[in-house]
Amino acid sequence: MKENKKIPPATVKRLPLYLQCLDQLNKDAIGVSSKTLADLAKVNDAQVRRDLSYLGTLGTRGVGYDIQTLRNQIQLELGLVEGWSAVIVGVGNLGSALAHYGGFRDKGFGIVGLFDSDNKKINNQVAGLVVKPLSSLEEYCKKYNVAIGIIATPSRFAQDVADHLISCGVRSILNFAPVLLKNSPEVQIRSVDLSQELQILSYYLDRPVLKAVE
Amino acid sequence: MKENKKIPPATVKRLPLYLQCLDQLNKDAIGVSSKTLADLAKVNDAQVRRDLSYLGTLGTRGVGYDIQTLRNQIQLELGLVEGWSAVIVGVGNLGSALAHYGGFRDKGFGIVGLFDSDNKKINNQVAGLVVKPLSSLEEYCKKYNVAIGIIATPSRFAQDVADHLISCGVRSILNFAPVLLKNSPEVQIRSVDLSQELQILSYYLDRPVLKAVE
DNA sequence: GAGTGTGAAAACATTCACAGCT
DNA sequence: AGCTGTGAATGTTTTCACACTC
Repeated sequence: MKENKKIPPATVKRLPLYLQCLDQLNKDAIGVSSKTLADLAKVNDAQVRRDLSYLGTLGTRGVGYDIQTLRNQIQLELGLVEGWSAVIVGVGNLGSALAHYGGFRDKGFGIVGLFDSDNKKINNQVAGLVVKPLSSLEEYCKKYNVAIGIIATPSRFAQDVADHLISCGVRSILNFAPVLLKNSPEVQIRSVDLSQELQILSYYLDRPVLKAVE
Repeated sequence: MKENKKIPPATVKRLPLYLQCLDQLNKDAIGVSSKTLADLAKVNDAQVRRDLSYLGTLGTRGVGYDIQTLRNQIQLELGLVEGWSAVIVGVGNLGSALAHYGGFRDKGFGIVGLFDSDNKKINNQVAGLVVKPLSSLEEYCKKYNVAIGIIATPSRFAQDVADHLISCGVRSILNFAPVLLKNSPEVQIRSVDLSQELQILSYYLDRPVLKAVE
């Protein structure tokens, strides 16, 4: 029943993008062609077809793809229907931004807890949640079976927080602190460094028209 | 004098990472080997040597790389020594987080203005800057020769803001709104979608040890 | 006719393995 | 002996181009 072939990393990275393209489509459209999707996502149309073919035979020759089917299959494949729980550690500006960010809930992630080490922030309400001390992290992780930890603390705390999350059984971490976390193979760590993005932009800045890295 | 060979996109994406690794090195270390850097960056050591070889012949056989030389060359290549000016549009939680984020200044970017359309925010002081109305965007862009616009507004405003920035002569945009911006070839747009990162993590979540995409 | 799915080709990226320098 | 720089091998990703289906 379930497709068991491994999806290439390059394709996995584009699936969320396709999902976003689908959202941006006319609300009452039913079908979409690889060309239309490709233009929105700014990739080649053969790319779109190849990527989607990893999810099974979803299209209809001569017609295109059914939008709803496509959305469902991508969500299924990415594991967005499992309803993963996540916690955010660090409730500064960035943590608050993430807590308010509707995109997480829309995509099936439930933020079930906000944590901070600063006593002044504890018990504050942010985005409908009460900020808790780190000492209650373990209890939350067990209670809600938290799968994902989001780190939005200052750099110097990030490694300790990561270790703490891992010790609470969290096996997946999204790190926004600009620091390299030590990682063991059984824990997935993705880091987003906001200034690295700017540095990459910078390389393409002075030069004439150059294809950007995605 | 200047190396004119084009650097592969995959390498450009790793250069900021190497820069970060260098920062994380022992302060009084002078030299570093490709193996040490590779371990920090979690890549293959041949990868490091190949990447660095695009910047010229920087190492010494049998010895390694001089840290200071390496740092200088990477910064030069990425264009981090040009002192680009940037503005942030949208001073909500995310915009404030970005404004406070020291990493930009450290890496050579100067945030010269914060803009918002919300009258309640205008004239607020954030990270040492006064929030200005969008009507003064053009004046700032001319005055400071702004090269980069950072968009941290809600999605529905992002396209208008992008158009506005472009009309002010900004040719490079870093977009944090989860929306696909129309782009003309003469403008570089990089989008960071915080929820897309989480979705990619999600794919690797249920499965056993799998190599993550970088 | 329109648009998918996919072999085959081309382009790109990574890794091996080793000659060559210090 | 130690470590770089790089040809050659391998692996991955993208793109072409067309048989095939609706």
